[in-house]
Amino acid sequence: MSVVTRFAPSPTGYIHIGNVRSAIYPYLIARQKKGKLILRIEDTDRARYVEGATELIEDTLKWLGLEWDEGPIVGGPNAPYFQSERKEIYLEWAKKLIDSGRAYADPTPPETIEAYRNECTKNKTPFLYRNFRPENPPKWELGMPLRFKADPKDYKWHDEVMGDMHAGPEVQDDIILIKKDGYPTYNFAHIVDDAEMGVTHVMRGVEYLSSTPNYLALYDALNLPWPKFVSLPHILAPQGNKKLGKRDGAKSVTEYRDDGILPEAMLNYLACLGWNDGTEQEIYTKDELIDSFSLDRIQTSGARYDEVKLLWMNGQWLRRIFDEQGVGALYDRTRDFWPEVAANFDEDYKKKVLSIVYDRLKTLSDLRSMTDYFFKEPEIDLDLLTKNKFVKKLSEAEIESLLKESIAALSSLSEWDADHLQGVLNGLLEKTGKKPAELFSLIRIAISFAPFSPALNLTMEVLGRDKTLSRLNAVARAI
RNA sequence: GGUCUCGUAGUAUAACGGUUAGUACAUCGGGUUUUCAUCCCGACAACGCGGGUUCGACUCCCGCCGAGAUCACCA
Repeated sequence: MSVVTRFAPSPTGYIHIGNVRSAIYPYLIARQKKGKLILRIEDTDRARYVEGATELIEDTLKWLGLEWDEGPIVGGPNAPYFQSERKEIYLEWAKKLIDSGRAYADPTPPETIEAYRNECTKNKTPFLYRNFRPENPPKWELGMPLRFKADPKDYKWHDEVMGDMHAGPEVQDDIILIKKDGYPTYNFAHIVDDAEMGVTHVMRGVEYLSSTPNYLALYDALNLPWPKFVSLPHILAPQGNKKLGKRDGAKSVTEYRDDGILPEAMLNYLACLGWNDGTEQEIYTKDELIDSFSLDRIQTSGARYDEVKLLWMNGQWLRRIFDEQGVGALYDRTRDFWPEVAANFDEDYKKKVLSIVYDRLKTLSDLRSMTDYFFKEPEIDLDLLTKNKFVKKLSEAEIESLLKESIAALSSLSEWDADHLQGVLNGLLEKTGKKPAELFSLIRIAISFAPFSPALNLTMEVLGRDKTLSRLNAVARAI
């Protein structure tokens, strides 16, 4: 039997790191088993519907490289993929239940139900609607809530992550199938859709674990086979033990994209949060994840989201792309991340800059703050010089003469490249008798006025003879 | 309150009855002719508690404690 998984978000806003994992795992398992991933939009709650949310979801999935085989945009044999467009289908299935006596119209006003519920909480007993089931419900018609008629019993089932499960009758109730507004509830719609679409693995957050017995009863009443259940533990917020949500400031996945996180790193980090293959590998490509992923190694407990590790992983990916695919490949990812002043510089120059700064980037957006001085004349800030822990050991006169000697030596250099520059630098060291820390700090600051920068010879090579010398001269004059 | 789930260093995890409890991030120290970073080396740091079972328990069983989920005409 071929595997069909699905990601079924409701369009109520952006996707954040707390909930993308329920897209990643279904994707991985679908690809590994050469099956299908369906994207289905669960938009039956009109009150919570957010305009544009579907597009946001699609963007997120595309950015992460999680292509879906059926769903919005791509279509498929089970269209439509928006639940709001499938009302007739749910009605048809609901009729079967009514005909077999397993569903009935609920005439109880919400206030009355609320009163029942309050009474139960007061008595510290669980509230079960079926205990208040009306004896002679009216004939159901659109505009009334339709309830399932539960036939509570013991259920045993297997969860691919949590293991063997069982539940007694006490958790099964007459759940609402169709709401007053004619839309189905999640509880009913997802079962119908999963069955119609041939979904084999129902993968979702653990919060659905406790309602599974109700679903089981529904599958049975509908004469449908049970799919495989896969409960995904929560991702926990950095503080506390609650699942990560928007309230905790969970950023949208696309926000990370805009902050310069690579999709490879994001996917890698998220996939490995709460899952591992038993080896000590940390960095996985998408293909490697597809190969080694397995449901039974998904963690059963929640995992805390750790942005620091994400950042580390992003750095690993940045370097990996540079090392394996070259500057060009990394440069292609950086287009939106250069400082504004870089706009007028050509690609070649920016590639050179990139190739000497890339190994100190944590995110692509670090480029903005780290590379200014390659594109505009730095403001001379003598404090930076005099307060530097090495340069401050030198007197003003020494600084002036060191600068002059450096200018003289560099001016006469014919081959302006990293190797020859290093040669000059070494000669200067010997001639002046200064420590590298003193001389190099001085020159470094004089040409960049940045808190840190790449190796001196590389910086000078990229900057070029003219800029290097004119900056040194400017500082010499300013002293 | 009922039901269910979970519990290894600060964090993410390995171990599937016998190891000095491994790895990664973080932290701290050191090295690579300046800085920042990379890279390399090193250090610190964990089996929630209590009972069993066993020659031997992180691993199996029970109890406790702690944390979480759920009990909507939300998904």
